[in-house]
Amino acid sequence: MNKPMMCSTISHLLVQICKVHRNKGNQMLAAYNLHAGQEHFLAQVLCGGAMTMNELTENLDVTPATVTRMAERLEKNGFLTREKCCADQRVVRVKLTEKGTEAATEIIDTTWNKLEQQIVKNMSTEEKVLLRRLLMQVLENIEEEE
Amino acid sequence: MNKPMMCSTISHLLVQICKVHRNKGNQMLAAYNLHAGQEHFLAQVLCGGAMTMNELTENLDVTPATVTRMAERLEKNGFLTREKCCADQRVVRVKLTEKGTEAATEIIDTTWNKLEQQIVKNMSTEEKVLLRRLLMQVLENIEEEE
DNA sequence: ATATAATATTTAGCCGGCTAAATAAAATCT
DNA sequence: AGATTTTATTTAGCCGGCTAAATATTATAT
Repeated sequence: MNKPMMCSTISHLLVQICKVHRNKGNQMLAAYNLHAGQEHFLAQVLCGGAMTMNELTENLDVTPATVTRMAERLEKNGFLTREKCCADQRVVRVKLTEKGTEAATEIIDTTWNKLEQQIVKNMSTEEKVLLRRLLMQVLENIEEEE
Repeated sequence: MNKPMMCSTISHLLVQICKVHRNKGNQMLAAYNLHAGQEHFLAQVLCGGAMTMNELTENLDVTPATVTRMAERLEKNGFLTREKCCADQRVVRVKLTEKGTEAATEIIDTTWNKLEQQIVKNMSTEEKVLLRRLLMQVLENIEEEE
């Protein structure tokens, strides 16, 4: 029986990192009653103002279905409101509430940066640059067709 | 209004990569009627023989609850069987069926390696080594307490 | 003007992942 | 031996992510 050492593959490392990263995010965001991923949603609306669902699916690189349900939950918890556009009755616009604006702003300034710094802790500037470059390359590689 | 460029953070890159990586995995595994993550489960049992739930949660770095449900589904689809241990009636042992063994073996040899190669496509040996080292460092950094 | 196609969202359902609480069986303490 | 604690799994419920199909509304073609 062959014992492939898949624990040492880059695939495995990436999956592992992503999982821990998400869990860390969840821990940090629990204080705001938010889950990892939702902070991204809020940040996007904070930057873009009243955005449409469509714009959100593009900017978040996520399925329309996912955006709909996230918006649903964030609205239910008072972070934002949804309303149909007058001009085109198909499109729905999302706006942050005060609570949403506060949360998003605070999270970007604290939680977000804290996590980002923890990731590259004790790396030299060169290493950081290199890491980013390599990761961007990885992203390109797996985004290609076939 | 400040516009934090969070799209260029390493956090964001990691999340993005992970998502695309998982989708790619799903596409590739669809042929076996499996989903990303399940192939890891099968591979683990293939290597370890009849494993207990507990061993699986440790080796897969996943919650007991997750293991239970994955095993449930994999059993339902005929990839493995579950049975209680004689000696200790608490522990449940998982075994691959023929179908499971075949699928796992094939996936490791093909899908798995293909994806792994695609990730580091057009990288020099040095870059690959460096990437792995940096990723391991990232993992260590975020795994630490506080 | 009416039928058809394109666009924007939603709905339903499946997955992996997590937490918290419930079970059940073995080990330990008194 | 009987009560208590520890260990192994399961159950219930919540999240983000996806696909496929359903709606509804606007744009286009005939």
